[in-house]
Amino acid sequence: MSMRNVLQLLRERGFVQQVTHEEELEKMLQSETVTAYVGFDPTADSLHLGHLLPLIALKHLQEAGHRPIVLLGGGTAMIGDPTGKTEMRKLLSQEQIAANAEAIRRQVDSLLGHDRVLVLNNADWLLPLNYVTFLREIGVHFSVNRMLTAECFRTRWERGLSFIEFNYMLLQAYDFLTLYRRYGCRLQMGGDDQWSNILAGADLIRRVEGVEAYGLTFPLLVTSSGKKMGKTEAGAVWLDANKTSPYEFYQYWRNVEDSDVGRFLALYTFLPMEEVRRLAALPGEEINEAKRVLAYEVTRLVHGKAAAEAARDASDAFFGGGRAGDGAVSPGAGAEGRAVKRLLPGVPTVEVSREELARGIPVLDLLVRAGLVSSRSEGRRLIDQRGIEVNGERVESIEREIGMDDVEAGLITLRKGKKTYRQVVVVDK
RNA sequence: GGAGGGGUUCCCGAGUGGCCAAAGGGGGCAGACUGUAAAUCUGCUGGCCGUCGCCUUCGUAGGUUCAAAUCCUACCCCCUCCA
Repeated sequence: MSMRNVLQLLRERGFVQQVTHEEELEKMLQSETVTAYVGFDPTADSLHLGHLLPLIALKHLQEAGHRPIVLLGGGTAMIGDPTGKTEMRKLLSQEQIAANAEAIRRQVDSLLGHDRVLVLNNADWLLPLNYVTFLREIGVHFSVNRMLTAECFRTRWERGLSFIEFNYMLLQAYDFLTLYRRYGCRLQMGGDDQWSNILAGADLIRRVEGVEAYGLTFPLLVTSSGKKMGKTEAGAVWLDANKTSPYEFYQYWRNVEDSDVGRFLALYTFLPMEEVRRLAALPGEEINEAKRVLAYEVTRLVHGKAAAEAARDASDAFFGGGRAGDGAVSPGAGAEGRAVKRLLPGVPTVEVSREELARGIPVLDLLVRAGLVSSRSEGRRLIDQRGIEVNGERVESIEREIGMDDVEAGLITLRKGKKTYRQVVVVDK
């Protein structure tokens, strides 16, 4: 791999929000193997979309010949990062954190592989720290006055900031220092909200080691309509297939707003920029082709080729694919009301026994069992509002019973609104 | 530690004895229009129920009352000012 200009590449693809010492960093990236890190606090047992961007940035660095470090914050998660939060998060137990870190480590492994990658856990050096020693060695270098002016504590002025959280910045700075000392790491990247924390680390390295360290932040992504990237009504979009199925994951990307497609293709796929620009420029309805590529590519990155293809097939089967020939979109190709007569992998499924069906199951019961509605009342409302379909036919009455007559090729397709599907599989037992 | 203000349904926020499952807004869901987009318009938005209706909810626990989110008591938590 050549040391081509990665910083340039990252800039072109939209990764760069702020950088320290731009020219120097650029020079360094072109002349030597740079060790760079991003950190994730294991506050959940899976990464979500918000973590994907830093990982992809690391992958670009890796491909350019540099050495990525993913730092799992097993130690910092014990404290809780106050940045951007309105109030203090409840503290997790050490066991919980360790288990989360393990799960996340596996995800990182599958994304970055093992080529020159280091996955570390700051619990290793943070937990054994001695308070007084730490204060004397690290604490002396921090000015409270200056910390108070840091943007990252601003949001907490109103509701108050506890002392434990106030220390988070020191620990993160200490991480950077430790990674420099042990691995020669001189670049830390992170979301733009991490800017002050990153600077604190770079400053610390300069003071203590007399060496310049660098920081780079990514833009905090919001969709064109201002929603936080990777959040849906239902919560975060997870990378864990058990928490967000590959099909749902694919759908998330397939449904981005027109105006976001280009930006996301550049950030979340590895397609060459000419291709990104071409796709993003597709006029009108044809933009759907670009969304299809986006969804497929990101799903493949996270869940692998097979899962991505399955998700795409399922999506095409439900919605008609939306294209004809080489990229052109056939008008009216949507499969509104179409019943899909084969089991689509990745689509959430429920099993129902043959006997039960023979007896007949009230729609409401089936909807609840399929997890399509969270309560029977919700089901009633939806049916009243003509939002439920069984095998492509609108359910007109809440009295409707589902029986063997509704089974086609061993399954029943339930649909809520336009986009939410469940498949019911008939089983003998 | 002292003084004052406050905790309402997913969020913000009205409500100060019955007309309150609780105004309004946001968000969300559904429908129409579309391109599985955006914008717009309409409806819905605690649970159970075919209807009547029933049950649970207004920081927590008790109490007063025919009747409480609304009154009383204690407790917990938050904010502001003072120390």
